[in-house]
Amino acid sequence: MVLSSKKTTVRTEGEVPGRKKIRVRIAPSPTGYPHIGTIYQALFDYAYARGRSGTFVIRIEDTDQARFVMDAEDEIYNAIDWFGLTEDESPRKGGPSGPYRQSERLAIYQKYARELIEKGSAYYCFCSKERLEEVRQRLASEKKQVMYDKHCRNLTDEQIAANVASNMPRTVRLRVPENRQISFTDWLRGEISFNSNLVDDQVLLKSDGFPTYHLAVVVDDHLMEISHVVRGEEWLSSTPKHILLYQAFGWEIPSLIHTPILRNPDKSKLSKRQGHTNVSWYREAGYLPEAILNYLALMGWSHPEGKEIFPLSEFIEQFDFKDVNPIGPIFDLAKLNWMNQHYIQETRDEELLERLLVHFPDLHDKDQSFLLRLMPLVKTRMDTLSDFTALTRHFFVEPDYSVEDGGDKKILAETQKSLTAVKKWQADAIFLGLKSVMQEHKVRMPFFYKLFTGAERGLPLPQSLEIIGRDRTLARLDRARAA
RNA sequence: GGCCCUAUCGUCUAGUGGUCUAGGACGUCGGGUUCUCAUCCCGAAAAUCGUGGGUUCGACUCCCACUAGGGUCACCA
Repeated sequence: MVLSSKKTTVRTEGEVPGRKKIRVRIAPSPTGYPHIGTIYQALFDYAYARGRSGTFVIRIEDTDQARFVMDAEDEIYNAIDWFGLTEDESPRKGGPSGPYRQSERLAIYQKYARELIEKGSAYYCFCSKERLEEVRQRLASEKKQVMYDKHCRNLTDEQIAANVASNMPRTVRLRVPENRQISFTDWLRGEISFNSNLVDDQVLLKSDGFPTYHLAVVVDDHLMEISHVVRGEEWLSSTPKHILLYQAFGWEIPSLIHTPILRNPDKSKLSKRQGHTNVSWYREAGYLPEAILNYLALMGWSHPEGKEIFPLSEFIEQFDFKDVNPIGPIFDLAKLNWMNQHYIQETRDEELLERLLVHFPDLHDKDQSFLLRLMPLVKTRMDTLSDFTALTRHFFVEPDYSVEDGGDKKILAETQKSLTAVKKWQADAIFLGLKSVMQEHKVRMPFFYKLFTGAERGLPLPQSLEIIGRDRTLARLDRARAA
C-alpha cells in the first residue's frame, strides 16, 4: 500500500490523548556553537510537549571524542535559556532517565551491543581503517555502492577468539539481513521503505568503546521512553538501521518525525557560507528571541487562522506535527527582519531599554531617563537592536563642523534667532521655529538634519533637538557658524 | 552515481475533487498620512499550481512517468 499523502497517514498511535505519555527530546552534539536548526527542532518539540503535558528532554550526544568542544554544552543551555525553551530533563537538570550525557552511559551501550552479538544481530569486525579505506576506494573506482564488504561478517568462533586473544582492535557491526524490505511510517511523509541490501552493516560500537550515533540513539530513545523521535530530514536514510535495531531488541518503535531542514537561498542545507547558522550570530546582531521563534514557527507550519504574528503560548496551543509540511524552507532574513522590527515596535519602552542595556552594556553609563526618552523615537526604526547605534549617534556625538560645505551664514543666523526665541523647549515649538526659517529661506528639512546631526536624515528632528536640549542645540549652531 | 525525500507567486505559505478566473504574509513597485527617515493606511505587479499522461461529469487537490531540487551513502552526528 502506498501512503504518500500525509493526510491519510498521520494520526496513528500516540495521537489519542492519554494513551501514550508524550516525551520528546533534542539531542545536540557538543561539537560547536548551537545551530539555529537545533532551535528550530527544539521549538517544535517544546511546543508539542507543552501543549500535551509532555516532557521535553535534552540529551547530549557526545560520543565523538575527536569533535568534542569544551564549552559547547553550556552554549546549548545558554541558547535554550535565551529562547525560553526550557527543558524538563537534561544533564544540568537531571531526571529519572539519566544520565543524559551519552559519554556517561558507555556501559549501557556496551551491554546492549553484547546482547546484539549474542542474538546474532551484530558481529565483531576486526578490519583496520586502512583496509576499510581501500575497500571504499575500490568500490568507488568501480562505480559501485560504497559500503562495507562484510569481510568479518562470517568469521568463525575460533577466528574471533583468536583475534580477541591477540588484542586486535574491534568494532561491533550491525548484521543487516539480506533481501528484505525495511519499512516505517514517517508522520510527515507516510510509509517509507528501503531495500535491506542497500543498507550498510553499520558500525554500532567503535573500537574506543564508544557507541556510534545509531546505537546510542536507539538505546537511549528507548530507555528514556521517548515517544516521538523528532529530527531533521537528513536522518531519513539512516532510519532503516534504527528500525533493524528496534526489531532486534524487540522494542516498540516510537513515532518517527523527520522535519524539513532549513535551506540557503540556493536551496542547499543552511550553511555558514550563505546564511547564518549560529544562534550567537542572531543574538549579537540584535534579534529578539521571540521574533526568531515566531519566524521559525512559520517555517513549514502556518497558523490555522493565517496569523503571522503570534506568541509562543499561542503556538503551543495550535501546533501539531501533522500540520508541518515536508518542504525544506529557505531561511529568509528579510522576513525575519520585518518580524524583528515588528516585535521591537511592540515592546514597551522600559522593556526595550532593558534589552538595549543587555545588548550594549556601555549604555549603563548614560543617564537612564534620557535613554528612555529615545525609545519612542527609535522603536519604529530598528530592524535589530544593533541599529540603535547609528540611529542615535547625534545624541552622543557632536557633529563635525570642520568640513564646512559653505552653508548659508545668513540662514544660520536666522535659525539661531528663531530657535533662541523658542520659549518652551518642546518639539512643537522647535518645529515652528525651524518652519519659519524654512518658509522664509526656501530650505527644507534635510538642511537642518545636516546642520544639527551631520546626517542627511534620521530620527524626527524637533523631538531629537528637544531631547538634546536647548543649550547643546544652540552650541551646535554656534559651532556651525564659526566653521 | 545508488537509495530516499520533495515540488502552488522571488521567498514563507493557504488550499484535503466542484466555493480557485488560486487567498494571505515578506520583499518589490505606486499612492496617501507626514517636519527627513520610519511607522501606519491604500493599491499594483507577481504562481498557465514543475512537465506529460491517466482516473473522474469535474483535478492545484487522487494515480503513474518524467524532470528538477534536496538529503544521504564514515569507527561524524
